Amino acid sequence: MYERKIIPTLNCGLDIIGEVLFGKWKIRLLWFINEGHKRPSELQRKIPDASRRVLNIQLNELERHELVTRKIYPVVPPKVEYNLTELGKTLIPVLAALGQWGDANEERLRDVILKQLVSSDLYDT
Amino acid sequence: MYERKIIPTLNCGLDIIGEVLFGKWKIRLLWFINEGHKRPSELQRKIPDASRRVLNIQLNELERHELVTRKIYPVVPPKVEYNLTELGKTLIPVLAALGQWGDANEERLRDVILKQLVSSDLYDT
DNA sequence: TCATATAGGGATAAATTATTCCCCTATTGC
DNA sequence: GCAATAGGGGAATAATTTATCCCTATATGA
Repeated sequence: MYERKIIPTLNCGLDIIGEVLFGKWKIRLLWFINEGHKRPSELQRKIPDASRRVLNIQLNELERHELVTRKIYPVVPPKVEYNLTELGKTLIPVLAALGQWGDANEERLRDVILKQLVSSDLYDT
Repeated sequence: MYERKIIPTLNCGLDIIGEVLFGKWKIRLLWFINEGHKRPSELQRKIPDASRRVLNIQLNELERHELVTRKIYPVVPPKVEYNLTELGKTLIPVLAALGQWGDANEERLRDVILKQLVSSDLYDT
């Protein structure tokens, strides 16, 4: 496992939440698990842009941060289920607020975000 | 400027907010600007762990995303002031909710976060 | 004259994150 | 036997983000 060289400062709540929620897919993982998509394969289907590998890694981190639990069923083929912990559940309203803000400003922001991404050459068509 | 090779999907509000709030210091920048620390040098003093360079870069991004405005006073030595836009202001309650969640769970999370950061070798002392 | 404050950008190195590819387990169905 | 399924991890590499270092400009004060 990769070992960090720069230790983050964790002075305030905002620092903490940064550590816990950063990672490209974590918010979505929590969200979908909360919606009932608990198995890794389901989550992969819900988030097809992410590779299987990263989802695993980020799920592991969420587990270490005690936001989700991982239950392994001793069956073949294997079955695994992720669930939100009590702590994880308390995060859902906050994520909902984030999502609502994003939804409310979706069109406007999609434009400015893409404008800075796409190279200007590709504009005139 | 660095040009992205992988274009993110922006399907839902959570994707959008991910793009807008990612960046190690962005949440804190917005927060401190809202608190009235508007000049770059003030912000640098409030966030000493970040290099001057990244703060500039992330402030530029916040400006492009229309969350802050940048006002330049034609004086010497130069004076610049950042302010939240109307859109930026609507984000503050959401950030407050994030911060509160982080504050409420600070001790517990600081432990699990650091536990996974510090290499196990350094543990037994 | 020289250091300081103020704002910012370029180039490059380092750190971090994410992607790709490949391998392993064991059972069921063909 | 072979493919598919379901979950997972190692290694190497690509992509992205941060950090470092250095340079510009001007007025002020020592």
